[in-house]
Amino acid sequence: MAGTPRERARQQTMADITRIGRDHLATHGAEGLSLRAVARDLGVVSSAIYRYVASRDELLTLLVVDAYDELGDAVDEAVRRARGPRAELRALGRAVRAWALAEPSRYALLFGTPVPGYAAPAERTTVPGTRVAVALMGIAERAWRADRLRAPSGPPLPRRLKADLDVLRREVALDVPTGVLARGLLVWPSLFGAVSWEVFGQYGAEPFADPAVLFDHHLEVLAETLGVT
Amino acid sequence: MAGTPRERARQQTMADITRIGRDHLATHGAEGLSLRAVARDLGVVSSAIYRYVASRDELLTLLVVDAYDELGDAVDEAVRRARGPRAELRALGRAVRAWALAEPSRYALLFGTPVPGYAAPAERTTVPGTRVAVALMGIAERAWRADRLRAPSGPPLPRRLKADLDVLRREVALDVPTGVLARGLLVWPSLFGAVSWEVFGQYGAEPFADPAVLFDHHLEVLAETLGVT
DNA sequence: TGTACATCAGTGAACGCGCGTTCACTGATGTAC
DNA sequence: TGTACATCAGTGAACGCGCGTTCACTGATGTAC
Repeated sequence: MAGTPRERARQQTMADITRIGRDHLATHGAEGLSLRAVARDLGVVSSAIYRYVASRDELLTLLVVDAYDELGDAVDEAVRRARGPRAELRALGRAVRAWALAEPSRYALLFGTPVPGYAAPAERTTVPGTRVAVALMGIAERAWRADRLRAPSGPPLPRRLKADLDVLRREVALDVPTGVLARGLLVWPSLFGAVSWEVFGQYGAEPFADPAVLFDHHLEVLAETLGVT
Repeated sequence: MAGTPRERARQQTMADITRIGRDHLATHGAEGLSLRAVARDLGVVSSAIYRYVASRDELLTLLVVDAYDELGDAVDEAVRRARGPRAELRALGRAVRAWALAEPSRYALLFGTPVPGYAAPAERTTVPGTRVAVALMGIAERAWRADRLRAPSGPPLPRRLKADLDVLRREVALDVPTGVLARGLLVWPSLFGAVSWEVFGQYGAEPFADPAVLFDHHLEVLAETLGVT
């Protein structure tokens, strides 16, 4: 927080706007997010908000990046504390689930229905938006290097798919067999599918005494799918 | 379409409302769905719509049930045409993906972010809403009876989870080992996770020359997870 | 250290918009005798 | 077959609401000399 008093005040107001936007997201969802309401909570007349954000879409982008970063931080920290590939995967999965359950509306903003009429600008969201995938493939890569990753069995990769994946593997400089990358690209949405099922209530009303136990079991199965030991 | 002319006219109008609602869903998303707009397209004054639906929420319910049923029909038909458990699973997955890509907004209504402030009435949506899960477990059950389902290997079920699943297995009168039910409860959201990833653009911008090939590969891996041969 | 000017935050009014829902009503269609 | 009545579809006006965004403005804070 360096700079002149005016700069500091501005940064503070920006932080307030983000915080208030988060709260509105939590209570009214992405569609219900309105600049006027945020201005109201900020204690300022509705037009004043335009000193800070150019439009409603820009506020959305701010909140998207903010949410991706918070999730990414939580995941990275959890993985960092774990020892061994399987424990790392477990930590990653649990961190995603915990964050999603704690912040269902922000989770929905990132992984639910795209907001109609809003397209997140790729240059601002791609990097934070892929942090979990990067962390996941990082686990696989470290496991592979430590010889704790089984080579994938089962169906071989179709040639066209292998070509695509080889390109991707090179782009992200990933040191795992292509088949492992393919598995990772399934485990990634599968993990979020399981989390979404719980957060969005797709399992039905109160089906499990302790949903965390089911989720942990699913994580173990996903660990097998990925091949980490 | 029996009944008096008046009754037939009413049914026709209800069908028109559903169709128009579908179109609005497709173009504006669930949040953008408005009774006034539907009335406009129906060629009728805004208040007249209340002769047919009691509220905006009821229209949403109508569209939710309509969408679940169309998806359920597509899936059932696809599975019916397939021969053998693995082919059935492949058909189910492809049918879900095809419907989702053809009807992204209706897919989002069912499997994306819950609409804020709207709760689908369980008594009208539970049965159509579980048709895909029922179809999936039906595949597993037939495979099990035909001795074409491997018993799940890997991590054993925690006792508390097994108890929950045994209850569920009895409730739906399902003739498979509990471990298979657990696998099914992972494959189910995993399948939709993969579909959502594609429909909602989570893989990023144009990463694969042919996403169908990746999806098919994922289906084969999910077949392994479930254990069908 | 003081002054003139530029920058910036915030005000208040206004624009045009669409929404869900209610209400008293008109006129056409159906039904009972 | 005709008539009186009930049912129903649709009208048009109105309610109160919130929204995004623009614009000319006031007054405070910062900066250059």
